[in-house]
Amino acid sequence: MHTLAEENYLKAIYKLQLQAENVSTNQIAASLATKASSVTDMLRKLADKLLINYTRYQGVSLTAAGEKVAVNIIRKHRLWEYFLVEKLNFKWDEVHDMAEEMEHISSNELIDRLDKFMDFPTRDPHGDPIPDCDGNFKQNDLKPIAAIAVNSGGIISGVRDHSSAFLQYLEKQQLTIGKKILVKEIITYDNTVILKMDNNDIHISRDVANNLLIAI
Amino acid sequence: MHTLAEENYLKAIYKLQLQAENVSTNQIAASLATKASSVTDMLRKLADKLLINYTRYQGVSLTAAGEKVAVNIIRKHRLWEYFLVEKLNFKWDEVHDMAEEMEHISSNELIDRLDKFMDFPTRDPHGDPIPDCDGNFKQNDLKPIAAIAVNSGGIISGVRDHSSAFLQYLEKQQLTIGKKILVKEIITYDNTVILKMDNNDIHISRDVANNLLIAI
DNA sequence: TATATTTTTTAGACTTGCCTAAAAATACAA
DNA sequence: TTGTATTTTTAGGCAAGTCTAAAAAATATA
Ligand SMILES: [Mn+2]
Ligand SMILES: [Mn+2]
Ligand SMILES: [Mn+2]
Ligand SMILES: [Mn+2]
Repeated sequence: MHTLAEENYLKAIYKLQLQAENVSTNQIAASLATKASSVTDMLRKLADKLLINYTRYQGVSLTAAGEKVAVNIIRKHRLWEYFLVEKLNFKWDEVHDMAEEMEHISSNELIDRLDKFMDFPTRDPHGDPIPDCDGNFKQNDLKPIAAIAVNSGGIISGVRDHSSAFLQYLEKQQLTIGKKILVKEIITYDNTVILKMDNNDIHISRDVANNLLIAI
Repeated sequence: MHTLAEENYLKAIYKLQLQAENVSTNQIAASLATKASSVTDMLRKLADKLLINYTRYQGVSLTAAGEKVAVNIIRKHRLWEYFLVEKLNFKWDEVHDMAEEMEHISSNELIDRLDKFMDFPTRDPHGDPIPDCDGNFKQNDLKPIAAIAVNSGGIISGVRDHSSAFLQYLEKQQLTIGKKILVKEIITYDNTVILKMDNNDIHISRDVANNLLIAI
């Protein structure tokens, strides 16, 4: 149906659009670790196929058709990640690269059966919502720990950084999905956040507080 | 590691080598539905990478390295087929094309865990043996029904033709893996074979008898 | 507003994998 | 063994996707 490169571009544009309606050539280049000139080439192709709205120098946005493709790729990515963790016992920091390949397996029948086999999970191992077979899902309504007030708290429900290094760090601190935390204090000197979890105090840096999301 | 095209060529050469040591350019072209000139191009690349033994006009054979790659692809193909049938409830005639894509998922850790998850199956849905994680397996020692004598028989254990059409036909006649059959009579006029199975008589054509394999 | 900087696009080139057409090598047959 | 048919390779070209370098457009700054 679509090439691997096209699918990767559409997914990248989709994710960038969550931050701002209009996406720039350089943003796409950065997110795909490619060059702006390569992006321009691909944008012309995607526009020809009516998958994006594109006018020279004006940035791009997905059309309804393009968004549908992107959401389907994301559905596949997250379902495969769930499979790898729940059925094959991989850790949450090990699955992203494999899912990056598996999301391009074309059969929708296959992914729908996989969905059923796993009993229709709604969140992937990183807390991200899994679109259903019609592409419906609600975006996470989460806040970074850095954005909430002292003495408030919630349930750890997602991450903003999906890197292995970050996920492994969280694992070691036991700051995993589902844990209940409270912001006890914020050190004004360097913005270190002191959390209370299971009656222990945990110190996390500003960076970590920015990338760890809680449900409100 | 290797490109998708390279992997497909190596697998094709491997399968052709089961028939004869040396494989010709035209055989490869036919089996991949491509042109002889394209094959020649790829043979040079594979020879450069020491995956095949190749001298111009002399045909090719896999090196030990090439065979290892090919067997690994086949292992992945058959394990994914098993997964699709046993876990996702696809029928044996539906899984080949999906497995054709999935066999290129690169992670060996993934396939080894999948193998364990399914409790190390030894045969795929079509009766073909599944290589273990070291690439060891014994080739099927099966005979086409057309090659056995009247009043002998055995257990249906494999197919030579993997096409959807053939598999669906077998399904309809209930000529599936594991069934016990006896060759009752061979009509000399057109080589129709009359089988006895579950106390019923089943008439199959010469073509079918050639493509349906039994354990001896 | 004019100039400098940044962003984006164009121009031209490379690799992979494929094609057609023609040439070369091999195999077959009289 | 010599001519013909078949097989295989070479030559040249194309599409996808990438790159570098240079030009053009947009944006920021003085
Ligand atoms: Mn991921
Ligand atoms: Mn994820
Ligand atoms: Mn198959
Ligand atoms: Mn099979």
